[in-house]
Amino acid sequence: MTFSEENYIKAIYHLGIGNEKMVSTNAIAEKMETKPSSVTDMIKKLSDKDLVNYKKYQGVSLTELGRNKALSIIRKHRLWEVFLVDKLDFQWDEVHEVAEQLEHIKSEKLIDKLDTYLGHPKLDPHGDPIPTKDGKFKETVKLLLSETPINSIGVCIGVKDSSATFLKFLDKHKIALGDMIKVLDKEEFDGSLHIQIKQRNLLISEQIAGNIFVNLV
Amino acid sequence: MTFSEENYIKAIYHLGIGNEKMVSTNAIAEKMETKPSSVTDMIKKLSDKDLVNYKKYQGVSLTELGRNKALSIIRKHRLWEVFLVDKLDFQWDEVHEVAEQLEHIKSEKLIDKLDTYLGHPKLDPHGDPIPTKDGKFKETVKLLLSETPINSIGVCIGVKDSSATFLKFLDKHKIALGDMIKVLDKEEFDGSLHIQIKQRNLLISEQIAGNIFVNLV
DNA sequence: ATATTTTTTTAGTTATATCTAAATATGATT
DNA sequence: AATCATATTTAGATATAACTAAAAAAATAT
Repeated sequence: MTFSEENYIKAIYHLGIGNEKMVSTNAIAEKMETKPSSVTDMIKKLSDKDLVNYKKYQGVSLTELGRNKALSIIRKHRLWEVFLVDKLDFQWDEVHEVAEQLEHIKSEKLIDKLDTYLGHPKLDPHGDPIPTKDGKFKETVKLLLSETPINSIGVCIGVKDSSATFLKFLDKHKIALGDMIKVLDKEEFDGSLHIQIKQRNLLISEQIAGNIFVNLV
Repeated sequence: MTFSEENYIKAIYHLGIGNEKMVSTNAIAEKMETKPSSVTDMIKKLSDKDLVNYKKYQGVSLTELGRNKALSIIRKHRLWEVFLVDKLDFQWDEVHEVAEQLEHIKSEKLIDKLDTYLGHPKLDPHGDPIPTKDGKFKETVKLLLSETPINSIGVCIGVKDSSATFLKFLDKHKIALGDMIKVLDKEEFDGSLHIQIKQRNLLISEQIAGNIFVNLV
């Protein structure tokens, strides 16, 4: 598979949210930042290779083979993201572009060893689940801390606002990626949240809570 | 620069041993496993981009710009090799193919951080020097242990025979990559070498010594 | 039900990187 | 110096992946 084919398969996967949903030519064109006519050409090739189901004017969906390929690429992408953040000290918001390139490296041994080296992570730095080698992964519920029900516990998996100011705020209050956060109470008055993090109790504004993503556990 | 252009620049560098030596079209074709006519086409493009000096029928050499590009690619290749061996536990002889892909990843930040992460290594797993960011590197004298003069000291940087049997032998006698080896004496009779390694004295056959590469220090 | 708009496809073109076959230049041999 | 062999280049063709412009199908509106 060429880089281009892999990128199309990935785009179709994301647009169809994995399942068998039909994806339109225009939607793919927009996502790939290309023209619909180019998409039609590529779809035909992918169809010849049995990676997508295609009937003229009816949109496309991934075949079983296509879905597996997509998951394999997504696995690689997310493992590399973990590597960049955990080992090379990249910021969460800097990794995407580089991972877009690394995901196309072809070596099963490499990705197996990388997975082991990273300790078989389940989530990438943005809190998205990493498929296993055989294409399975736990769908997680990712939501904003401000939307998290009282008494539930979430793992901090990312931010919406990644400005230096906000990151500095988080650093100051020792809120970091991977931290367990329990929502204790919500103020009626202004939506402020009482949270528990690392045995500490903290009161944060609704605006702060609205910029922190968590995975429910 | 495309992958293909980068591979040509690298091939020309290696064939010209870095310096201004003229490299023939046929030599490049052989190294790249392609046809001379394809090489001519590519050379013209590289010449237009000021990466090579080219006069019809006279061969090519790298320009200053081309040389810098070549060194940058080689730097990336060798740093990735170190990563694969040191961090991911690849064998010395398994890394080349994967590094051939990784060397084309475009991100200066990535390679800087990788370099730091690896501790700014000077040599790759095969004992070849890693150029610095500004394109400088120490040329080292790489030779077989069997050819190393008496009383000189070398760092073990690779093996000629990478069979399981031989690697097992090295393991058993605790001879590893990076070890300092001093040649104490050579037996007239059969060429056996008395060596000193990690405060231990060892007698190894000429055949063993002929399969270990060292860098003189 | 027909007309209009939108979506999708087809047909023809371009750029990259390759190839084969033919032509031309260089270097070696007589 | 002319001939031959080798090396190199040119010309023309192919596959990939993109594009534009025009045609055709589907969806929407009148």
